[in-house]
Amino acid sequence: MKYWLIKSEPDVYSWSDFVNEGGTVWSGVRNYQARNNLRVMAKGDKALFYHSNIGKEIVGIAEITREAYPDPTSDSEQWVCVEVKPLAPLPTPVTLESIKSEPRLANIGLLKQSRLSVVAVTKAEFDRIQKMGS
DNA sequence: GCCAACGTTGGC
DNA sequence: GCCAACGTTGGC
Repeated sequence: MKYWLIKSEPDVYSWSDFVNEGGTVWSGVRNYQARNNLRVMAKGDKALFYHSNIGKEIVGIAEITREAYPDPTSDSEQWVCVEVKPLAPLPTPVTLESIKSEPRLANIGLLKQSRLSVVAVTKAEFDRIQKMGS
């Protein structure tokens, strides 16, 4: 199983929107690196759900429910989307600040490639954040 | 609102 | 193929 972190601006699409809908199509990604990440996602992979700009914290855990297929919001064949559903909220959201101050998370993709909206995390990083958020 | 980081575009 | 200009993201 692989682990990911996906970003959303909560004033556009928040964790509570996600929970209310029971899942969503993760479309609109127009960055090659993020696209490549979407392509290698497998059903059952888990993803940390991060609120960018507002909140700047990881608020929950999502699961990939459908693997990459052509993004219906794009005319081009090159872009893909996946489908995800909410798995569980983090009882205590893990803030960017607390991630930065945790030495074991110093190499997390969120910090290393801060502009990438779909980024891989290691199992250790995933477990660490889940623990910090419990 | 500003700006750093970084990706993309287009002229040469 | 290089690089300057420009656009976007996201933290502050």
